[in-house]
Amino acid sequence: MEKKFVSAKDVAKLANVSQSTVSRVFTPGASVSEKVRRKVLEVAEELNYRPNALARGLINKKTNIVGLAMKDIQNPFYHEVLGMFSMKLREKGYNVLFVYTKNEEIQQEEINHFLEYNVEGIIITDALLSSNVVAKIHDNNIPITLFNRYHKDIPCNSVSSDNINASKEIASYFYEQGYRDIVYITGKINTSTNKDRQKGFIEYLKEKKIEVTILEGNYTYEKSYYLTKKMIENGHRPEAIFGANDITAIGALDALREKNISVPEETAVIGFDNIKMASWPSYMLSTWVQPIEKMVDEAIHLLLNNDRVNSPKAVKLKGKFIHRNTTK
Amino acid sequence: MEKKFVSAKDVAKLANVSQSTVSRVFTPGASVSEKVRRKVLEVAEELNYRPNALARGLINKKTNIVGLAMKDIQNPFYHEVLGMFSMKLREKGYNVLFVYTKNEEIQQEEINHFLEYNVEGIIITDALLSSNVVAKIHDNNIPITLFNRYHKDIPCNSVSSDNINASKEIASYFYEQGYRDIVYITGKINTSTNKDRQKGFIEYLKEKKIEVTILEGNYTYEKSYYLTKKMIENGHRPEAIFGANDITAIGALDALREKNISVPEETAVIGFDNIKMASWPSYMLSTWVQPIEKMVDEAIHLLLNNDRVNSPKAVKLKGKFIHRNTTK
DNA sequence: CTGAAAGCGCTTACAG
DNA sequence: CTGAAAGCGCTTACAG
Repeated sequence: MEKKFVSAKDVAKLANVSQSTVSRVFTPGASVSEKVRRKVLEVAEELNYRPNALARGLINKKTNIVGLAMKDIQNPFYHEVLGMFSMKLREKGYNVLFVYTKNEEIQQEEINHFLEYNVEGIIITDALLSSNVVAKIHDNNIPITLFNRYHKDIPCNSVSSDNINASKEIASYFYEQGYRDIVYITGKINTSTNKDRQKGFIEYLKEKKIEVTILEGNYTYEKSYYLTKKMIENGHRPEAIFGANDITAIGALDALREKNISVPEETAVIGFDNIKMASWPSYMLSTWVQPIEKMVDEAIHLLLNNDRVNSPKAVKLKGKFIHRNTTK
Repeated sequence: MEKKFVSAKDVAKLANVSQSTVSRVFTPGASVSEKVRRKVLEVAEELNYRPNALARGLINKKTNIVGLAMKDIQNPFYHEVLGMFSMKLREKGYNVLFVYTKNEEIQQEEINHFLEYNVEGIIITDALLSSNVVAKIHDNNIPITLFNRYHKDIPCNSVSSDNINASKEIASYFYEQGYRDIVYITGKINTSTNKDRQKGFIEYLKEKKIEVTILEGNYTYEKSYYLTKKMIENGHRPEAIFGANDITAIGALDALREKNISVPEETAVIGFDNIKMASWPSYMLSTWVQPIEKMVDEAIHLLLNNDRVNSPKAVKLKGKFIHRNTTK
């Protein structure tokens, strides 16, 4: 099936100007007389002409495309993040080339297309890249920003919450409440988010001579639910539980509920992320608010403005605790 | 900042062949001697060369890009759908240009970029287009497929569940159980999904002389939760509730739980979608399974193979009921 | 099988 | 302010 595109040449002919002039009309800042501009715009409208972004990208080496790779996960947090990126990038005139991946570490072939389309930057959310993949991308002079992840051996920009201090504050809150039997349900143990949350939490309490019980989860509801249930069945009813993210905390909450343990009276629960579900009336989960909007803004800013490849920056933003019904 | 791309010319020089030959090596089916092919591939690898997709798209009028627009909604169902589309399209060599939208009816400007990048097709999920926007897109000979929505006045392909028959089956199930006091909590009332689910459900029961109580929701948890709670506080404790989607059913479920109404003994609940949450141990929601994978396959097939603009098809696929703990 | 050349739809010096 | 021309990185008839 033959496609027929309306090109600048067609518009030029009908408007009695050169093709260059048509191009200028659609190039912000180029000088065209007001009269000619109006005429061209009129004809363009009539013909339903729109400059071909591919041709433009070819010339300008400016495609206005950003690649975004996101890991398959049940956490709605990333859904909100994706929406935010799409809206914010659009406001700035960028388009999102999207890839869903199943791997914790993004594979070269999954983002080869990003390179072929000459994206102007790559955002990786909830996943990592091996450093030689990073090197290849940087060879092409394409900046990368990791969102909500970082890794000391991977030389690219990153934006995340200040997880260590956040979890210290949570630990401190529990401590002030007088809790001494405290549980941390981990996320995926090899992720930077989990490592930092765990670290801050445990370290703070260690200083207070409190040893935290660690339950190894994986950021899913199911795992957390079963871990909590089993713990209770084994006779352990902690005074407080910190879940590595909201989904984890909610899994614990449901297990407690099923075992008729009253929250927050017998056991207090705190999550992390502040996903929409956390404020559902049946949960009203106390949690740590990640400043999504700021994080996204910062990620985009870094990606588009930071002196690309050479001096990666790791930005950490502060969130805040929000008290709902699962803490006293 | 100057970007330096490796082009076919660079490879050609180093491999001692013409640029045309390099191109042929990367064009499936073009004839190149095995010896030359190996040589070129070797040099390409060394230089980290990759054909420029923009230039290719410009020549071929084949960009391998599909535009996907999705409405901002809290329903995780669409998250799963998005992932499925991304994976399936990638398998077929297509890339996804993604746009998040807040509007029930997609605006022209939100998808202008799709046109500028010459996408080969557009998928609209959980939203609609006005028919004159459709006309403009079809003028460019770009096919559209609506996913999980359709509208008789909008001449484009669509893929959805057979919602009418699905909800008839659900109605029939309730009827067979002997329930006579039955509630339907609607989704957004102007969506085709809701209209059909409501229609099938009510019609079936009307034939049996049963009048269904309609609660007007909007596909959100919160709305459904409050509606159900209020209903109970008003003294109405139905025998069965059908929620227009899982989120809706879960909202109702939580309200029932809070009011200490036992499910399914006093009130049975059925949802629609079979999102991951429906199988969480605390819900174990009985629901209607939408055959996501088949729906996505079919949507892609229609988009890429159906005789474009002229004869739009509306495909409806059958799902199945899955019995969990919220029905007897 | 392979190379030279035209052309896809643009942008942008260069003249005028 | 405007046009003719070169060129972005490719593909693909056309010859050989």
